[in-house]
Amino acid sequence: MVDRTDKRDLILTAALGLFAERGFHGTAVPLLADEAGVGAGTIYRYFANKEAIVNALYLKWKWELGRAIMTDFPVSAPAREQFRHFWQKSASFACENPLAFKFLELHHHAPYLDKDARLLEDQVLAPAFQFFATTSANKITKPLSTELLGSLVWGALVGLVKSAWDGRIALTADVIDAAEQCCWEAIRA
Amino acid sequence: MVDRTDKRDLILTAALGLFAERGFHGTAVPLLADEAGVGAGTIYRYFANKEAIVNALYLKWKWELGRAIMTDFPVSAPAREQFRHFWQKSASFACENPLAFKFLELHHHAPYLDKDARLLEDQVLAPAFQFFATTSANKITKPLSTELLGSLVWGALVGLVKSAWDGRIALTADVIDAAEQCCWEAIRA
Amino acid sequence: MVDRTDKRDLILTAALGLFAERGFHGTAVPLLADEAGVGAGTIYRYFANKEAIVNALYLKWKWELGRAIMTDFPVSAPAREQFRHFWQKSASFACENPLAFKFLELHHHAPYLDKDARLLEDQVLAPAFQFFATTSANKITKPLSTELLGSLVWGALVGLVKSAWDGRIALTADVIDAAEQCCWEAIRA
Amino acid sequence: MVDRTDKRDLILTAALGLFAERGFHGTAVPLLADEAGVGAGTIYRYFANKEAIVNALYLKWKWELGRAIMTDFPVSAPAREQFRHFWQKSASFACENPLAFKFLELHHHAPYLDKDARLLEDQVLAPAFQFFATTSANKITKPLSTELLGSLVWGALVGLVKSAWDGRIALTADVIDAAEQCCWEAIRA
DNA sequence: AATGAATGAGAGTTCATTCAT
DNA sequence: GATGAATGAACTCTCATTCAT
Repeated sequence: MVDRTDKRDLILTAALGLFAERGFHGTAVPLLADEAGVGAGTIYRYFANKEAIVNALYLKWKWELGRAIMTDFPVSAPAREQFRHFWQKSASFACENPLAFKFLELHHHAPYLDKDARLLEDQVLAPAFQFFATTSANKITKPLSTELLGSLVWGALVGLVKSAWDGRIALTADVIDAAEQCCWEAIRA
Repeated sequence: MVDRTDKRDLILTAALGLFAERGFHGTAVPLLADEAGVGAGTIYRYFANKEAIVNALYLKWKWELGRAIMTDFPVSAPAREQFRHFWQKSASFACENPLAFKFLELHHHAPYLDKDARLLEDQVLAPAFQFFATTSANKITKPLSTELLGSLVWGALVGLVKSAWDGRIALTADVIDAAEQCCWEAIRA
Repeated sequence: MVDRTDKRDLILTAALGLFAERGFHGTAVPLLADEAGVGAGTIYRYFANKEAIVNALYLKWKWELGRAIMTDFPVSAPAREQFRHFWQKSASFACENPLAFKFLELHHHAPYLDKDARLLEDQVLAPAFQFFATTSANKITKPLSTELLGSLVWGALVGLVKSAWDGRIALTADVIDAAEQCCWEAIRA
Repeated sequence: MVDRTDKRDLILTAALGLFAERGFHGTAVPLLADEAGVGAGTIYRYFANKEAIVNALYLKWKWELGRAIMTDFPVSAPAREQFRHFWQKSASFACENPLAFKFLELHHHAPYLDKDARLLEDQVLAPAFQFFATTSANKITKPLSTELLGSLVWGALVGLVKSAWDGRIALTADVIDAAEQCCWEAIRA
C-alpha cells in the first residue's frame, strides 16, 4: 500500500543519496528512478523537472537543519551552554543525517537552485550566528564580526565532519566534545 | 608561436574556471574548447579524456597548494610562528588562486578522481598537520589527535574563504590575522 | 445520470476540437481526457486506442457531411437549383460545424485512417459529384469529367471557408450566394 | 565531398517529404536523420530544434511558390492572359514540386510556425490576388472582393491538385487548361 | 599538429496505455 | 464501470569523442 506521499519520499530519499555522492549533473534521472524503485516517468508526476527535485531537497533539509539547531535552545542559559547547544545539535544532525549534510554542503550556492532555495540558504544559520552578536557585545566572545566568528566555527564543524567521512577521525562523543571546547576557545574573549 | 606546453596550459586554465564554477559534469567539452580557444579535437591530443583533465588539474593545484604552504617554512621558529606561517600561506593561496581553491574544495573525494589524485588528496596537508604532532607532544597545543586539530583549523580556513566568496566577509589582512589568532587559541594547550 | 453513450460523445466532442486545432499526433490522450472530463483510462473502455478515436470521428463527421448535403435534395428541380442546394448545404455545414469541417480537411487521407474511413472518404461527396454526370450529359454543365468539375467546386468552397477561418472574409449569406454564382458559372456549359 | 550547404539541404529535403506525408508531430527526428542519411546529432548543428526545420522549410517553399507565380509575369498583357499566367504557373509549381505543395497546404497556419513564417504566409499570394482589384475595378471580373475571388480560384486549384494526388484526375495540360477556363468564367464579369 | 563537423549513446522528458483500486 | 497513478518506450536534444581534412 504505497500512497502518494510515500512515492514522493522514495524519490527524494534516492535523490538525496545520489546527489550527495555524484552531484546534480552526475546523476541521471533513469538511475534515480531505479534507485527509488519507480518508473522514470513517475518522477515527473511528482516534480516538474530534475531541478525541482534538487530544490525540494535543498529546502527540506536546510529547513530540517535549522529546526535541529534551534530545537530546545536554552534561551536563558549562559553563553557557553548556548554555544554547546549549537555545536552538539549541529554535530548530531551531521551524524544522524550524513547524506543530507553532505548534500547541503555540496550544493551550497549551486546555480540550479532557485530563488526560494537561495533565500533560505543563508538564513538558516543566521539565528545561530546572531548569537555571536550578543556575546561579542557582552565581551564574552571576541570583538569580531558575527560573520567571521560564525564562519570559523561552522567551517571547523564541516572540517571535522569531512574528516570523519574520509575515515581519518571517528566522531565519538569525546571527539565532538573536544572539538567543541576548541571552538569555544577560538571565539571566547 | 604556441608550443605544446602553452596549449596544454590554455586548456587547463579554462578547465579550472569552468570546473570551479559549474562542476565536472556540468562542463561540456566543446564549451571548454571554446573557452580555451582551441579546437574540440585538440583537447584529446593533450588528454586521454575528460576525466584526465580533472585529474591533471587536481594533481597540479593540490601540489601547488602543498608547495605554497611549505615554501619558506621557518623550521627553527617557535610553534606560534610556524602556525602563523601555515595560516598565512594558506590564506594567501586562497586569495591569489580563488578558482583553484574552489576547484580543490568542490572536487574533494570526487568519484571521477583516479588513484593518483586520491593518494595526493590527503597527503598534501599532512606535513602541515604533522606539525601538530610535535606541538601536542610538547604540550604547546592540546593533547588531541593531529587529524582532529588539523581538520578544525583547515575547516575554519575553508569556512572563512567561503564566506568571502559569498560576500559576507572581506578578506583583509586584519580579518585573516584575527582569524589566525582565533584558530591558534582553538588549538593551543 | 451519464450513460454509456453520453461518455463516448463527450470524448468524441473533445477529440474533434483538439484534433482540428492540433492535429492527431499533436494531441495527447491525457489532455483529451481532461477536455472530455473523464479519466484517461475511461477512454480505453470506449475506444481500442487513439487511432480508433480519430477513425470514429472521421466516419461520424464524413457521414454527417454526406447526410447534410443530401437532406431535402430537390430531386425534380432544375440543375441550377440542385447545384444551389449542394452549395448552400455544404456552406451551412461548414458554418455550423466549423471544427468538424476543419477536422475533415486536416485529416483527409491521413496515414492513420483505417480502411473503413478511407473507403468512406471519397464516397461521401460522390453522390453530389455524380450530379455533374447528368448535367454534363444534358449539356447544362461543361463536357468535363465529374471528378474535375467536382473538385473545382469543392475546392472553391474549401478555399472560401479557409479564408473565413483566417478572418479574410466574413461568411455572410451574400458572400455565400455570390460564391455560389461564381462556381455555377465556372461549370455551366 | 559533402559541404556544409549540401548537408543542410539533405536534411531539408528529407524533412519536406516526411512533413508532407506524416505531418510535423508525426515525424520523429531520428527518422528524419535516417532519411537524410545523417546522424541524429548532426541535425542540431544546422537547426536549433525541430521547429526551426519546419519554419525554414515553410519560408523556403512559400518563397519559391511566390517566385514561381511572379516569374515572367506579362505586365502589359490583357487580364485574361495574366490570369492564365497565374493559373499555369501555380499548376506547374504544384506538378513539379508536389511534396512542397502538399507541405505548404498541410502546414498552413500551423501553431508551430513562427512570426516570420506567419507573416510570409498570407503575403505570397497577395500580389496575385491584387490582380483582381484592378480587373474588378475595370469591370473585367465580378464586383466582388479581392479575397473572395482569390480564395475561390486558389481553392479550386488546390482541389484540383488534391484530386490528382488521390488519383481521381490526371493533371494533363488539357485538364489544367480546362480548369483554368472554368475558373476564369467563375470570376469574369 | 590542429581542427571542428559529425556522430550515436545517452541525457531529460512526454505520453499511449495499463491496471489496482 | 470508472478512475488516474504508474509505466517504459520513444520522444527531442546534448555531448564526449572521433576522424577526415
